[in-house]
Amino acid sequence: MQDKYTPAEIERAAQDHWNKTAAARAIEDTTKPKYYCLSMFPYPSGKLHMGHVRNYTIGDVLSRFHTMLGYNVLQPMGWDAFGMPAENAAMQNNVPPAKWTYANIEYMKTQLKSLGFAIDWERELATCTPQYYRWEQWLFTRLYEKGLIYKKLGTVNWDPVDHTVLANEQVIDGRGWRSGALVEKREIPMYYMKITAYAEELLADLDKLPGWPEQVRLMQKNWIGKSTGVRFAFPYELDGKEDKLWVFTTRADTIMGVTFCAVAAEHPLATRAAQGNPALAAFIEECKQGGVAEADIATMEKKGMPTGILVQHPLTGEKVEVWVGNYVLMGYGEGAVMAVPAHDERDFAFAKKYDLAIKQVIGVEGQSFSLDGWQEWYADKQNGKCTNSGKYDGLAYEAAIDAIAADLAAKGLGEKKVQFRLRDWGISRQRYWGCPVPIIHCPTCGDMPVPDDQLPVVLPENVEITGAGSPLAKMPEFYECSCPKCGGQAKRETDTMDTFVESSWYFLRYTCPDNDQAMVDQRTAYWCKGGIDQYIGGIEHAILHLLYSRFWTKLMRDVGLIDIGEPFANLLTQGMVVAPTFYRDLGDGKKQWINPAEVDVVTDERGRPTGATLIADGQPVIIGGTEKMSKSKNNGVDPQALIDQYGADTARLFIMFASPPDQSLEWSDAGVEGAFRFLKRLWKLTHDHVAQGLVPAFADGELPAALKDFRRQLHQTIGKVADDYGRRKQFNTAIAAVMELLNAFAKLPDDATARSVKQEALEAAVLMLFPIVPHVSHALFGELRPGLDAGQQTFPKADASALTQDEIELMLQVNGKLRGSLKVAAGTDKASIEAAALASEAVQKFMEGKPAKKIVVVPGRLVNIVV
RNA sequence: GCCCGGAUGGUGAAAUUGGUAGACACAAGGGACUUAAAAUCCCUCAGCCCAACGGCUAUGCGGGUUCGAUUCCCGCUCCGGGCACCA
Repeated sequence: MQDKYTPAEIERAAQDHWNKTAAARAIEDTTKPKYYCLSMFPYPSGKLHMGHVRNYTIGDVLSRFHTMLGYNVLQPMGWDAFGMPAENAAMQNNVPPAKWTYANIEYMKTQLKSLGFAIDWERELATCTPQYYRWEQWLFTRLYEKGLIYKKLGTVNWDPVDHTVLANEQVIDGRGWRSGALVEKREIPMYYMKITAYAEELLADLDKLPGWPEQVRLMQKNWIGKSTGVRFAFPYELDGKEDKLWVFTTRADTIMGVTFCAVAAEHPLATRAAQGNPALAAFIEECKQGGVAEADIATMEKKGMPTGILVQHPLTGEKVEVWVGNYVLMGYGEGAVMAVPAHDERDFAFAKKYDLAIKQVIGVEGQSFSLDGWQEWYADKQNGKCTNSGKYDGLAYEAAIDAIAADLAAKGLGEKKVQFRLRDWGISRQRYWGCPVPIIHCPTCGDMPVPDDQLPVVLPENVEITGAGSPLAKMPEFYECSCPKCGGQAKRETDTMDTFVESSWYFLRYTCPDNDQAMVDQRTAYWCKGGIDQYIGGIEHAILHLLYSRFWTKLMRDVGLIDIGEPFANLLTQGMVVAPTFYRDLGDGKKQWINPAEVDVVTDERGRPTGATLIADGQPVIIGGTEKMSKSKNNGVDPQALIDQYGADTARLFIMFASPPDQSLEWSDAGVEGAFRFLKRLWKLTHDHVAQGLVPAFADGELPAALKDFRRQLHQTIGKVADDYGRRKQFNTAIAAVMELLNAFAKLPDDATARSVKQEALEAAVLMLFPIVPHVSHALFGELRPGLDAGQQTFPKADASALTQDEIELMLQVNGKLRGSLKVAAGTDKASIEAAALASEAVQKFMEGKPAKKIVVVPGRLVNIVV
């Protein structure tokens, strides 16, 4: 055995061995329990970043651990290959998106391979290949025929200078990121998936996911946002015609306090009122400025203008004025809201600003109402009662809503209604690098889904990207076609699909990537039975990706393709790897983001950053926030330098040791040295043992006290590591436990009995570490047990007989403060413990002669004496 | 703005069900080995007070429940994630 730890050499040898033996190949086998371990596939942005290393190391640890437990493990990998960055790169570097994407895939694949993950590469897929997206198009046509995909107007960010639709990310402070022009909202026809038809099931099934973090289930629940309220109407007469203004409220108990209504700028009443009212028309135009992102709309200044249109209060008949409000969204609910300034914060601010009436209709006894502030008294559903509300006075929340809803229903002006916050999923994108929407527009027959025998609609790959609209719309050879029904001249849809569509079902396709006859097959049923056993990915996907995947799984079930309703049985949401951001202002709100690796940070004596300079030119750069590593903020750290210098095992060990997986990790490479040192130490301990000759591992017999204690620690460690890997999924403490074990190991003597225990300990330690640092473990196990393959071993089992303990140490407290400790024989009864505790010197001293009022004995832990 | 998290030594963190706060590491300081350096090994290492024994304080801030709170409850502050076209 060589005496030096040489990671490059041993990692190459181990990977060669695994390749030769096809160790990671997953074959369906009904004689073993299956374990499908899935990590979120990467977007091929160019290089791996630390978040990838973290994600895939967690997946690999769980995969290898379950292999050692006897499971038939599938760990696949693929590429979320469609998306915007490829188009941006195309514009910047004049390279076609396909070429850029495939080159990135090739490079990142070599990086992944160098990390030694037990991935079955035979199942690799990329979503930008027709072999993949043809099935997505095929399912699209089925769903379209079922009415689960439909067309309606949707609002997008429009850049009036570049004449293109912008993603929310491309709108910065209300301006287009390239042109700098003020962005406008524009309504265009788009295809929508009817996710709201599944709202009830998506909500209810959250309770069937005990393997998901509570946090994620709660976020999804709130996102779906089921609420019961009242949909009702304000009747009005305009241009000689009677009509109704519909609104929805969860606060029907405050309906008597309505002093005005507000409608969206795009609402028909607003449009009508703007005729002959240039000021209002101008305001409506102003409302169209800015992006569509909810965060922007919710934080912007609330503005409004009266329409002059009066509607009738449905219960009192009083006239209520309709305003246009920039905070009311057309795409949400009815596009109109009632306003009760006395009991709603936003309505109150609006009423104060425009000097509108405020009418208190909820009161709490003993508290007075003031026009200086709004009162959330409804939250007090016990004591908040209707007041100034005529016949409803004195009614509490629920009774008031029931009475009011009944009266509205009697007048035919409203009813109770369940409403969801969840909106249908708009999947049309006016972009090139995506899966073409398989629709043909025929002037005679209308929108026709592309027939099966014409699928896939292949995305042409040699295009020029200009940034102004989709290249597909300028390619007659793409869009010119004939109607599948009447054969007449027709036009192919040039929009592509949201890339979330591809990522909503890729995990099913891993089971049968080679099937060119069907989307899924019986292998899908094998691997996905009961759901994917473990899914691992960033917490930032807690809502959108995970909700869409759940939705698609239900769609595919209802089309009869699969028989599961939930895709992921267990979910581990890893915390983000975050890093500081640095930038320079280029003016016009544009920023040049600079990678942390190119920056020198100056800190004060307390370690706080005071400034930063670009290494290349020595000039200052601005320190931004600490954010998730991303392409757009250029704050990703390339793990390659780490791998090159220390090897894959050190990189894997370090990132798993740095913090528990669900916690966010602020990147710093301080501490890498320590991980490397540990592996060197493990190597040396093994080398020194092997150099003295191998011995059979200790099996049973009597041991001196020191060795008995060590052996107890060994088997406690085995139990803890297995629990940390399997149940807790907390790898940093598993590593710490093995480190402690080896610290104790290093102090053991070298006699024959000790050496047999050392053999046992080293074999176990190396196997316990195998899931995290497989290369070095492979090499070391081969030395400890010549001819055996570490990857074929079962995980060590704790020996119960080694765990018994004769003496237990109890902590002694007086009034909850630690005052000493007490050693007692295992199994000592409570009374004896109490007596021994009271007799102890430390306790006597702090009782100061006062009698014990109470004695609390926590078995195996402590004694607390209250005086 | 709304929804979800987080905050513990100089640093990353541990404390699994309310029971020894700071395991395991990093950095730092001291020592051994060495001509020297690197590597390695050993020691110290939350703060304050004390010659020492020991004591007091301390888990973002302010309250509460409890014999006992990093852990549970209420109210804040700051930081991060998501907000439907970044993925």
